[in-house]
Amino acid sequence: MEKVGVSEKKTVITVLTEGKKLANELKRQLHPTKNPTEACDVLVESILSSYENAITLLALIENGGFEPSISIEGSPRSEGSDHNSKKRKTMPRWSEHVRISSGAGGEAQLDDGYNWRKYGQKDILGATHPRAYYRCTHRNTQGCLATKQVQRADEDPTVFEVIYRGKHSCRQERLRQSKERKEQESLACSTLVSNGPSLIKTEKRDVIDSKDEEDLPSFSFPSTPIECENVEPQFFSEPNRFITTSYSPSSFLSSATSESYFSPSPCLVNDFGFGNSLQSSESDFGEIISNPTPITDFSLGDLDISIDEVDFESHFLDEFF
DNA sequence: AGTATTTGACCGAG
DNA sequence: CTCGGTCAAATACT
Repeated sequence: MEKVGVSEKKTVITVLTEGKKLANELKRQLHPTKNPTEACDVLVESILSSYENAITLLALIENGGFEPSISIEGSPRSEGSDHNSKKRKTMPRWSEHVRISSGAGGEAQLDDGYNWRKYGQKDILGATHPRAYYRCTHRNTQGCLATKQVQRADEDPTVFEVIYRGKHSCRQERLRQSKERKEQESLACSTLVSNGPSLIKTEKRDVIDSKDEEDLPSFSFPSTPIECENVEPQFFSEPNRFITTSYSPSSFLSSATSESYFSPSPCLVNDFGFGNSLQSSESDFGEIISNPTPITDFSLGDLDISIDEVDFESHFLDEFF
């Protein structure tokens, strides 16, 4: 395992960024005019995700920041924490407000389709309810860096604010995404429209932190929340959702000086609902349980794609770590 | 047995 | 110093 020169890594970042730009262009060409085939859509998303993962990892290395928790035994705390804080700053963040009405069964269903593992909880100053910290279950096995924070709103106990950080790069979740995407399209008509579901998601999406130069060329950072209109079509297949997007570029403008990396495209990790693992850590909504809606099985043509990505990832990791 | 959660300690940022 | 985020040992769960 040789060391990779700094300039080489920069070159790789540049190349990958360019490739990502092209893939985005392809995406734009495909979707507005006609309905591209599902496979094409998924393919493009996968390409973009691959680029983002690679760029993110390289950028973290470039900053001296990536600590692969994969198969690491006794990494000293003093080092790890430092890296993690650096990493945190560069991660895209966005939040959602999720409203739950404990319905007929007194049981609210919360599930965003991802496997989260709780790793901490803190009392937050000025907030009546503690904040819970979750990371992706596949962090150690697949190096997935996605995390989220969940905190109950002070006033309205039925509203939770969920702050997401980082995109899921784990294979399992990507499969789940494409599955759910299809599922939603069918379920949106049947379930959501007619019947009052036990889970009312008044969902708001704020991109707190992001860097997005090339994905949306005509897009300049607005200072006020805007409708998410030029991003992803599948957002609009969910009629009961209220989604707002806002960018606050300040944090990365100060920190990410040279390389461009990580365009968030938060829609890729579309449909974060709510934490499935939110179970009575602290009494409040103890009955909030994961209950992933059973899904009719679609045969997935994108399976191979995701697997390829995993191969790519492991090779990548082998190469650099 | 393995896996997930709890919870106080630890650490960096401000 | 305080505060927010994370770690990790102990504990609970399956």
